Formats: sequence, C-alpha cells, structure tokens
Amino acid sequence: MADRYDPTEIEPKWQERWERDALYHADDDDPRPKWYALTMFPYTSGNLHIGHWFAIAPSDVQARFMRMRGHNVMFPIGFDAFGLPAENAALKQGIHPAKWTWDNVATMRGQLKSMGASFDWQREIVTCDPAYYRWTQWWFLKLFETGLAYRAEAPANWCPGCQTVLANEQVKDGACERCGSVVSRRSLEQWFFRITKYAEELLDFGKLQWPEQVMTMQRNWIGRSEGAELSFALEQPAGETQEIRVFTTRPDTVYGVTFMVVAPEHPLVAALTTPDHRAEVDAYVAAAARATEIDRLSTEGEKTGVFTGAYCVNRLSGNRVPIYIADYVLYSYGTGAVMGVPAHDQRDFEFARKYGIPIVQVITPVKGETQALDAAYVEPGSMIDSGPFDGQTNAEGWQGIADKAEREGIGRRTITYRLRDWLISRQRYWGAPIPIVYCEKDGIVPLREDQLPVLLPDDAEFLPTGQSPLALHQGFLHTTCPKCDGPARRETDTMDTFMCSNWYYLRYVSPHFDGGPIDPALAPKWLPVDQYTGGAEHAVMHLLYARFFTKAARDIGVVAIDEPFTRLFNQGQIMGPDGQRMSKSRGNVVAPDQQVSRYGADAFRCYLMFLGPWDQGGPYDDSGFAGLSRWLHRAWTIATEETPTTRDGESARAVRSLAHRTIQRVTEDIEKFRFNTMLAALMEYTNGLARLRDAGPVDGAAWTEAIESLILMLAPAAPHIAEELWERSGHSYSVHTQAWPRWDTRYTTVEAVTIVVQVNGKLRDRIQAPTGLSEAQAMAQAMASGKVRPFLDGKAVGRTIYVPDKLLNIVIG
RNA sequence: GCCGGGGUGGCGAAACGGCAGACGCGGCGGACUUAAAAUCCGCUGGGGCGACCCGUGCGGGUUCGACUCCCGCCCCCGGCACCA
Repeated sequence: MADRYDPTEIEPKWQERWERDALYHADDDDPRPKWYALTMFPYTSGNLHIGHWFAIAPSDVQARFMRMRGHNVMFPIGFDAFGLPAENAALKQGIHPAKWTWDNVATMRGQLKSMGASFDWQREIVTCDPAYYRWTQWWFLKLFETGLAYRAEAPANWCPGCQTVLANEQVKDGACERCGSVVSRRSLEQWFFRITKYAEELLDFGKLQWPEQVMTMQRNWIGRSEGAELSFALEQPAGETQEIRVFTTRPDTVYGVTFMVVAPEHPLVAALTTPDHRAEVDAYVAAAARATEIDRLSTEGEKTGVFTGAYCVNRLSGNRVPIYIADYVLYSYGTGAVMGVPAHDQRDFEFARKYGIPIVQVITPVKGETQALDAAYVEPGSMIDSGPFDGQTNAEGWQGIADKAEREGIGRRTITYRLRDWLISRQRYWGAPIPIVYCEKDGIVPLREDQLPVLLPDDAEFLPTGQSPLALHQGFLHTTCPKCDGPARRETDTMDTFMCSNWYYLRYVSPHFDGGPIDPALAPKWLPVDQYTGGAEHAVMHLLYARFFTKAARDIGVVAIDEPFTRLFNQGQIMGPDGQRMSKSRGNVVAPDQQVSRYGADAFRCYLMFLGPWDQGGPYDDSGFAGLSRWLHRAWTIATEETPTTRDGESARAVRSLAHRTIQRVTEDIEKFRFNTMLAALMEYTNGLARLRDAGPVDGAAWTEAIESLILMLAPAAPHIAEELWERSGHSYSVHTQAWPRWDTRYTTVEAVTIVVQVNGKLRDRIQAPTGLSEAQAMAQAMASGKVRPFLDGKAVGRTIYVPDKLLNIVIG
C-alpha cells in the first residue's frame, strides 16, 4: 500500500486495460442521455506537439466529467489526412504521400494513446482512406445534383509555391497562408460550392452557444450590406447593353454622383471604351491583370484609374457623368461597378481629387448650406441639391430615392454579401478526386454512385508543373462516359481538404456504415455535436464551411439538424518558449514525449491545464512542471498512507466541509472550462486534508469519504493515477464509470465567518463571528476593537454599510 | 483604420462592486542527511524599527467602497482591411 507513485509503471498498464475493455466505447443502444463531445481532429503532420496536448487534454477532461455525470458520451478521434504537406514531402524526400501520411497516422495514434484520453478508438476515421473519401465524393455528387456545386471560369488566387489555387480564406495579406509565396491571379475553370445561397441563414446564430468573437468574425466575413442596385443609362450603347448597374449602400447620395467607375475586369470595358482612349485603357487593364495582390496592397490609398471616353446619364438627376475604370473597384463584389460620389465616400473623394473631377455635396450637417470639404462627409445630415428631396434627412432621402427608383424601374433595393462562393478545386494529387468526367458528347457528367470511390492512382509522378499530377497520369485521365460509354476525360483536380473536415463529425456517428455517409438510424441519436472544442484559427474557414455543409446536408435530406456544433469553446494558442508561434522552421516546437515518459501523462495533462485560463494560451514554459509532479505525489501519499482515525463529530464536520466545498468548486470549474482553478481547488484540498491529518486523528468515516472524493475528482484530469488509487483503495474497476461526487449544502454552508471592518473603505480589522451576526452586534464588536477605535476617535460616525457575514464599513465625517 | 481579447508580485496566475495577489513556480530560512539530491516545515508585493503608508498600464469619473462599472488615452496579441 505504501508503494511510491510511479507513472511510468501505472500509465501503460491502465491504457492497455482500458483499450482491452473498450472502456470508452460509446454504445449506440445505451439509454442514458447522449453527449457528443468533439475535439478538432489533428492534421497528420508527423508528431504530436504540446499544442495538441493543450487542445485535447482539457477536452478529454470535460468528456470524462460528462461521462461521470451520467451521460452516454461519445468522444471520437481521427485524422485529417489529405493536404499539401504530404505532397511536399513526396517532392522533397521522395516518399509517397500515402506512405508519409499513414506512417504519421501510426506515430500519432500511438502518441494520442499515450495521453490517456477517453477516445472511442472504434470510431477512428482517416480522411485519406478510400472508405472515407468515397463518401466525400458522394457528397460532391449530391451537391452537384442539387445545384450547390457548379463549374465556372473565374480569376483564382494562384500560389506559385504550392502550384495550386487557394480559397480567399487561405490568402493572408496577398500571400499564401501556407508557404508565404506572393499570390497572383489566374483565370481558370474551377469548381465552386454555392455557400452564398446560405449567406442569410449563416448569419443566424440563434441556436448556438458560441464565443461572441467567433460569431462576430463570421458575421464580418459574410459581410451583409443593405443597399440598392441602380441603373445608369449609357450615352452610347456598348454592344447590346444600354446601361451600367451599380450597387450602393448610399442611394441617398445619388444626386452627388459626378463619375462612374467600372472594375478593369468588367466585361463591358472593351465595348465602352472609345477609340481615342483604347490604348490607355488596354494598358491599364493589362497591368491590373498582371498585378498581384501585393502590388495592389502596396499602393493602398493611392487610387489609380483611366477615363474610358464614355459617358452615362444619372437617371435621377439627369446629369451626364464620365465613366472611368479603376482597380479600387472589385469585379467580384456587387455589380463590379460603382457610382462615384466624392463628397460622401472617402475613396471616391481621393479619386476625384486626383483626376480633377467635380465634388458635389448633397448631404450637409447645417441645413441648406454647403461646406468646404477636405474629406468625404459621411455623417448623417440633411439633403441639398437633390431635387425633390431637398430638406429631408438623408435617412428619409435614402428611402425616398429607393422608392422612386423602384417606381420608375431604374433600380431596386437589394442585399449584397461580401461572402463569395467557395472555390474547392485544387490542382494537386493528395486530395479526394472530384467524381466528374468530361465527355465530348455529354459534356460535364457526374459519376454514378456505384462507381465510387474514384481511387487515387498510387503511381502518379510528382512534378512541379502547376497541374495536378493526376493530369499527367494517362491511366487515370482516360475513362468512359457513364452516360454514353464513349471516351471521356476525368476531372483531374482534387477537392480542398476543408471538404474532408466539413463532414467528419457526421461520419463518427457510424464510421463503418456501408450504405451511405451516415447511418440514418443513428444520425438522430447522436447529432448534433454537443460540445466542440478547437483553435480560434478555424473561426471563419472550417467552422463556416461546416455550418454551410450541414445546412446543405439537411436540404439534401441526409440529416435533420440545422447546425453541426451546439456549443463551441476556443482554446488559446500555446506558443514556443520564445513567444512565437511554434513551427518547424523557427525550431521552437516543443515535443511532450520526453516529459511524458519521465513524469507521466497525468502530470503533463495537469501542467498544461494549470498554466492559465484555457482560452488564453501563451508561451510555453516548463519551469513550473515540477510543482504538478510534486502535487500528484502528495495526492498519492495522502490517499495511500495509513492515517490514524477516530470517531469524532467535530473532525467529521471539518473534513466534510472541506470535501464538499471542494466538490462544488471543482464541479463548477469544469463546467465553465476553468481547468486552472479546478486544479488549484484540488491542490488546496490535498493541502487542507494534510493539515487536518497532521492536527491529530481524523474521523474515520469522513476521511474515507474524503479520500474517495479526491480520487473521483482526480479522475478526469489525471485518469491513470485515479484508476490506480481507486483500485488500491479497494474499489471495483473502473473509477471512470463511477458517478461524479455531489456536494451537500449542509456541509458547504459555513458557521463562522470573518467580517471585515473598514473605516471609510479602508481595512482596519477583522472580526471572527458566527454567521448571521446583526449589524448592531457587528458594530458593537467593531467599536470594541483597539484597531478600529483610533480611527473613530473624536469623529462623528456618519453612516454604516453592513454586508451580513462579510463586511462592515463605518463612514466618518 | 475597423472589430475582438488582454495589461495585476521576480514568473504563470486568482479575485459575485466588499480582506488584492488564492494556487503553483522561483527565492530565502529551517528540519532530515557525513554531504548533496529528494522530501517536509516556515517566510516571501514595495517602503518603514514600528503604528502605518503605497500599490492591479495611464488620466479622469460614479460609489460608503473599484482589478471589477463609465469616459478618454497608451501598449501587446489575434482577426479583417479599397466590399461601394
């Protein structure tokens, strides 16, 4: 019984036992209320680092806690296994991406098991497994069938480093988020998912308990703008077209339009341009097409553009205005054209100044007067020089002009989103192939479901050509058309890996189901995810895509939920000891393996949780590690050593009071993800128990209960030591299937309190008293205090503030 | 520029508007030891011999009382950034 705590011995022992018994397997038929806990699955980068532990361990603590609270908990794990690093390894080291990935899976699976997390390994999925990506492809077919997947030519973000296109979300400051290369634009035929169809619904977070921060980031990303689309008549028709349509959020400023601006990529540009401006316009358009995002950013603030020679007519004011092209207008937003109102839009103001275009003020802070403007006036005001709208507030004018435009058929109210459709084509090998063929006769043809999966050939060549290696693989490329059996060419792009992580939480429900992506009988049993945890870096990409996908899956009829993740918690990011983001190139990655093999997984789990609030993260520093290891040793000692006992009501009361107050604190802390203070409470508990023990014999029954509670409360955070202590104290296996201890308010209410005595808000003395002391009694005691009286001498007591059992504040004049 | 989050001992951090610094690290002192490590006990925000005084990024305010609420700044971290 008095053996030393030796984590290297007990941890592997219990891990094997738990695995053998499938202790954490979630039974589909268990009648207890379900709890689907999920931590973001790791990418198969090669090794688990402390960031993974920091993310996963607390998530496991909560899953274990919910299990002990009587839930049927499913806590699955898997691997996000497709992606560029595998292919880069192939290029650099000559290892096949599949081998690289599966080797990493094997390593990381072992590392994950060494954490002692309560994962249900029977539900493991690996996204590059054909048994999984078969269904990723199936989803694509369904999205295609329902019109949510479409092919279009579009200027794409091209990363020359990765030799592929990137989604808008993957471009940071004009550079590739992954490799840092400067992103250029390239026009390509690409596959898109129609996420914009769900823009409005994605703005509804009503059913979600998510961090405000993430919801805000998604709202901003979606970027809803209410405004109007207005038509301007072309003076000379441009081909078939008689008008230019613009989107504006400020129809109230329409009388102040002094020019029009069209994006360089706008299809009308060529037809608009007059012969004498042709050369200049062509040069500008060509330069804009060449310009990278970085070039554009480097000239931020500096507006450039050229006059097309064409004019149009403002149908509301009747004014004739020149048409420019300028690259500050984005082709991909709104209609790709804007009305220039220099007096009331800062960008237009700068442009007009630079090119000597008139500035006409139509909204003014002082009724009926114009001001000299040295910047655009964007505040509310009253209308001026706006025909029939003069004198109205601009808010009235906004509605009035929109009404008039709608009445006269020259415009309509509309809502525009910043969100773009999601470009999912990647010119890469290591991803799920898009299950489409191109037939000379039938055009774009989806494969039949029974033709899935489209397998990746294992003998592709990896060359940095800018095309998918699949495009060079003749055996893969040539196939037959599912419709006409004639010769056809396969789509050689693969899907963005975010498509794989779009639906993995659905697959966990029935990972081995063969008749579809998810067993329809089990979907309602487990979905949605009750608690999702992961890094905030996924706030707009993964989390937004997954929400979109769930809604699409619902409309396809596969699931009945509107949202995938009911509750979300973002842990902070753990940085390298240098305070920088951990990365291999910086050489500041800290691997946990050494610490774990020396001090144990329990100590490491606890240490990471003890560092600070989970949502904060921060630089990693192992100087405090010893403290956690020491504490576990102390906990072991207090739970195992012979303790002299007696029967004593007062001792029982003291022990139970401490135990029950701790149970309350620990319970509330876990519920609120406050793992650092949870551990602090447990440390105070062991310290307190030791003090009671050292003070003399303790009540035997209360002590036994207290030790039992200690072990149960250790179980989520330190599962191995808890299991060992549970067995050694004569209980039956397993501590992890026990009920979480409950606190009894009879023991948590204290009988004696310390009342703080203040004079004018400054602490002067403390009174020990039974609870429920009246103000008069407290006052009497305070007046008797030698520490308080000197501050009252000779002064009139004004009023007193008494907070029962807490504080007495005497205010003197 | 805009939107979040954060600035508290030597360090990581606690603190329903009510004793600032719980818990832990580190440090100092002591016990045990031939000695060291490990372990255990005590002290540890700054100033002052002391009674006390000063202290939560800075400046104001509300309040009997402010780390906490309000107003105005500074710094750090994250996100967005010509979205009409």
